[in-house]
Amino acid sequence: MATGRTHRPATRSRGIPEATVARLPLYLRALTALSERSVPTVSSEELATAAGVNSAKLRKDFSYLGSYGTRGVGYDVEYLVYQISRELGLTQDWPVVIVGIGNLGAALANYGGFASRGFRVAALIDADPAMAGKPVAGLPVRHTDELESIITDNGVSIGVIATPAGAAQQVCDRLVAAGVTSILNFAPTVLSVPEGVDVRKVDLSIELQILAFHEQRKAGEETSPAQETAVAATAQPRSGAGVRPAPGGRKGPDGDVPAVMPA
Amino acid sequence: MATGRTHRPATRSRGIPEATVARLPLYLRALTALSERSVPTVSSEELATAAGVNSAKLRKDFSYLGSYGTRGVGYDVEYLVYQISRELGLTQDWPVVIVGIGNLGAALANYGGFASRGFRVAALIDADPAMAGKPVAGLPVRHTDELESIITDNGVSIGVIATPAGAAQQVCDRLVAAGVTSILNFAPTVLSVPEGVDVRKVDLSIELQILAFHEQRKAGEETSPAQETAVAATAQPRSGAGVRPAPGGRKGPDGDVPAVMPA
DNA sequence: CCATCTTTGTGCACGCGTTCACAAAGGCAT
DNA sequence: ATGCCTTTGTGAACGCGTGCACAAAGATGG
Repeated sequence: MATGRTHRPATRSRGIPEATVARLPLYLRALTALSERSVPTVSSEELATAAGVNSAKLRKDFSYLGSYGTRGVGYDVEYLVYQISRELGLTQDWPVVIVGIGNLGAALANYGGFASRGFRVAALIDADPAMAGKPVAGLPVRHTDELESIITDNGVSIGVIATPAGAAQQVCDRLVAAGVTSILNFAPTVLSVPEGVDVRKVDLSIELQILAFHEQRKAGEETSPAQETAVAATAQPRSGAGVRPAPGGRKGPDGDVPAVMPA
Repeated sequence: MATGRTHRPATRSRGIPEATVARLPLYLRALTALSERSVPTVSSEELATAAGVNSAKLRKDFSYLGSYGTRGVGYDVEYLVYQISRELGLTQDWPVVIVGIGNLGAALANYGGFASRGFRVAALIDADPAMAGKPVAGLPVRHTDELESIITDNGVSIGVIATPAGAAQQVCDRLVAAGVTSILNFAPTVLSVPEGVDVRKVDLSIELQILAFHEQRKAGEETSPAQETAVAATAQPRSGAGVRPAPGGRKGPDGDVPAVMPA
């Protein structure tokens, strides 16, 4: 999923490759866990395993940030945590607004991973007047009318859209007009935004459909497209392809195309 | 490529690139919308715009499925809907289980995009005995003890994990042992699975961090290096609040409301 | 039946991302 | 110091995905 869009070739002169940026949070999480266990240093091999990636890839990723490792020893956990946090911009506080407080919006509002990672829910916004004032996750829901003032008053630059598909573009337009320049879209719609605004999209339906594709392939390799619900417990994966040396007989997810993408 | 081990360059005539597979649901959605408006045919240019991609890319994607278009005219909407649905395996019914009925799990259970796209929630499972029997989205929550029997009885091959990070691997192991071969993971953890099991992961925290990275770069392009203090280890707030999403806020007709978020 | 116009299908080139493999660098024991 | 061992950092090769540009295919009108 390259930046294949109305955007610059993503080759920012000072730029870290998009693929690397997408993995930094993964490393950060693994490092944070090590930090809490007071582990002083970690090798690329260990950290790579913890993050579920290849060690060579990890080293190359870190090489874009600078030379923070010590040969023969590994990486200093605390130092690396700081460097990555700084690189991702997590050393500052990012106020975000969540628009659309339905089941999903409420779930997002209750998500604990916000505060611990530099994000703060500035406000919850919903179009339903009946929701106004109602407390969700400790915050009173504000009505859509206040959207613009909330954005400007709090200096919000990141917005999360969790509305039905039909309302997404309209909400998006208002967010952008009010000054938001980064949007995380949960609505199953293609959003149009002006130049300079980043959009990432998360779509459950698409994820499931991709899984279904692979599942179908696994389940019925020779079977006709008839209905088949019974799943053999011992699915025999075709052995045609060369077997990759899997550590411990298990494989961590070594690659993945997120359902999110720049727009 | 949530499918790590699927290295099979161009062996099969069935070898559809992962990147293409990931876009098929996008095309399908756009086509479905056209179908509902009774549009008979559509050109690659129009469809590409609707799906938010490049027309050349779209044509190339379709070329992997076969030649379903008519030169000088375009593609037959209905026929293409069927072909893509079949390719994705959506012409059959996929029972799925959702494990971990917290805020997120409940949101997923209420997600309307399931049924309309070939998926059916076979059961909601939670480890909390207090939740057992409680209706969520019209289904009674089942206790974890029943996990194995539910999987086998319903022939479930796709599982959704919406538990806290700490429980994810254990749940994953049990799902796999019971016969599940595709997992959609919302917990912020790297899951280890045996060969042949597909895992896709959705992580809100990571998405936001990626946005923050770009946001920081946009903001700090002309601004002087802002003030910042090194934040050592971040305290991880354990989710304790028992606030749950209002069950009354049911979504409309069949509008999709995607959902996503790590525990 | 032929000319013209539209749109598909794809060969080709380019660039990003991944992986290999190894020299350089640093620690540590002797 | 010196030599050995470990691990980083990276040059280079390779493969995948993207986008261009155009010839082929089919519709349409005269």
